[in-house]
Amino acid sequence: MATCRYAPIVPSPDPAPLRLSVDRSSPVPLYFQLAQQLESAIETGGLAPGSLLGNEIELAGRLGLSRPTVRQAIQSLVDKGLMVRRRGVGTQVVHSQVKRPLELSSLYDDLLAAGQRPATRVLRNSVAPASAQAAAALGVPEGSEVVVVERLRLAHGEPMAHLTNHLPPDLLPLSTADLEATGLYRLMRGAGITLHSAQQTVGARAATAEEGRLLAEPEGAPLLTMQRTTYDAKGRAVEFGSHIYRASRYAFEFRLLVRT
Amino acid sequence: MATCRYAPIVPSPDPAPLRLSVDRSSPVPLYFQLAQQLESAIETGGLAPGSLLGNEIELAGRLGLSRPTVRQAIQSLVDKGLMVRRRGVGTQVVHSQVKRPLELSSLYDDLLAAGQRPATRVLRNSVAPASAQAAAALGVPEGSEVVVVERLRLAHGEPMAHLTNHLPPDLLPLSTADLEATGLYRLMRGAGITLHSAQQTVGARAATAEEGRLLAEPEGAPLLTMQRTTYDAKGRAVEFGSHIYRASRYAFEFRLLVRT
DNA sequence: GTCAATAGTTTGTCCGGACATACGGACTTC
DNA sequence: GAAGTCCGTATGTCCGGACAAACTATTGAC
Repeated sequence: MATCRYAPIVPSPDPAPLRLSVDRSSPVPLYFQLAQQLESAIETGGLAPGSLLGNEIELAGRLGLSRPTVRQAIQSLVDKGLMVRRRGVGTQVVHSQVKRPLELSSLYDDLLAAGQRPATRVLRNSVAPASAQAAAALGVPEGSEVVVVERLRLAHGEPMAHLTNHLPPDLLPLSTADLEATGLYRLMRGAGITLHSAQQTVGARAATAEEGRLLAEPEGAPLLTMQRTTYDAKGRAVEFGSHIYRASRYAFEFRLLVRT
Repeated sequence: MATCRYAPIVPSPDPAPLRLSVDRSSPVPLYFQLAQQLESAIETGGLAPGSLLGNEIELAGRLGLSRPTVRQAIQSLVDKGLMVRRRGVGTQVVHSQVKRPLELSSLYDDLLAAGQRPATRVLRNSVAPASAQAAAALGVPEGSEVVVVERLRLAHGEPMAHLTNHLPPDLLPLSTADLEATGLYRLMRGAGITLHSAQQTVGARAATAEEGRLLAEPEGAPLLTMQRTTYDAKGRAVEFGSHIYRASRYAFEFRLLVRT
């Protein structure tokens, strides 16, 4: 019968021909240097998908490092989902078609990376009493003053999305000129705010007449909606956004890693 | 003037009254025991948000553990986004309203967790030639045979989503009875398949007449669409799904952590 | 009174070793 | 020929220590 087994065994034709080295005089941590080299080796194909990485002890000896340091480097790649370790077997490269896990990025940067020539039209940049929803997300009293920014995001001159953001007052100064020149997250990072995590809700609904007019879609057209609350390293909510995207032009793409 | 600083200093009124202990006779790793206790202390409020965890060396001494072990426990919580460490300052609990980061779960389990009494109607469970899209996602030749499963997911008797899944042949036997009793991911895990990561695309579009009939929505109603390719630990694609959800009944909620 | 140098605290990085545990293959046995 | 057993190998866990770097707060000088 000879039923074809599913990806039976990878003989690992390449024992370990890749050249690794670390620079002890560099301020960059050794484990990080090694992790970067391994990652680039995976990206360029120097480390074939499915191939086994030599065992940790031998690798450590070859590089003049201790095993904990080598483990720390490998662990960081495992956490990124690039490698898998199995006890008694070894560490091997995951062969995935996945590009890179999307990070917490702004629509502006996403469009820029896609070569889409983004532009922004600021419709509103003012201080107003917080709505119930915005107040709850930001953890401030309802009706207290927050910064409200409303923007229309364009790509190649065509509207892509309508973005409404609420920020705590006194977080950072936001000039309309800055907002038209770059993304909000970039401005926040530039102001010394370290973005840490975000809670997102993605849904869909039909466009109202007003929304349709803004986005050049007919009334009732399907829209992709996203609400996002962003937190900094201390857990403070630094931004709450309520956005709508033209479903005909935009979709969210992201990657999920299973926590082990 | 006394301009109110934004969250100036947290005096940490509670030095360390929480009771921690480890059981060295347990097969559960020590760092994991400690991490679990800290996590539950955070959840129950025993560790207040923003409070400082005592320094690592003192904590290690108090528990009779070494510093690397304590660090490993704390690091796992930092990776989960529950804590933040700052050199020269200490480790503190992030105060976020966030419940828990969504894992790679099936709609069935999500509904079950929400107390929604899910049900499944299997519309199709057969072997068919792979479409171009499914073949590309699964990494098999176009037109080769794959398992195709089509299901309607109900909650409280009302349709919620229409799920179409493509799986490699010979991956696992799928009986219609099993599919109606539980979720696909649960069946795969039960068959010894370790789910590792998934690539997802979420968008929206208007319902066709046929889709509207299945989901009890009018033609043209907004639908949330998701396409997901799931990979196992070795990087094999084990499932490709193309799903549509009633936007009026369902939204995706997830959390993003910034990789540092 | 304001600013700079300094001391102390805490995490970050790194080392070398030890034993436990799981996996896979080879061998033996039935 | 098929099942169970043993053993080598590689990662998992844990220890104890050392120095470096970053942050805070105090002290000192101008």
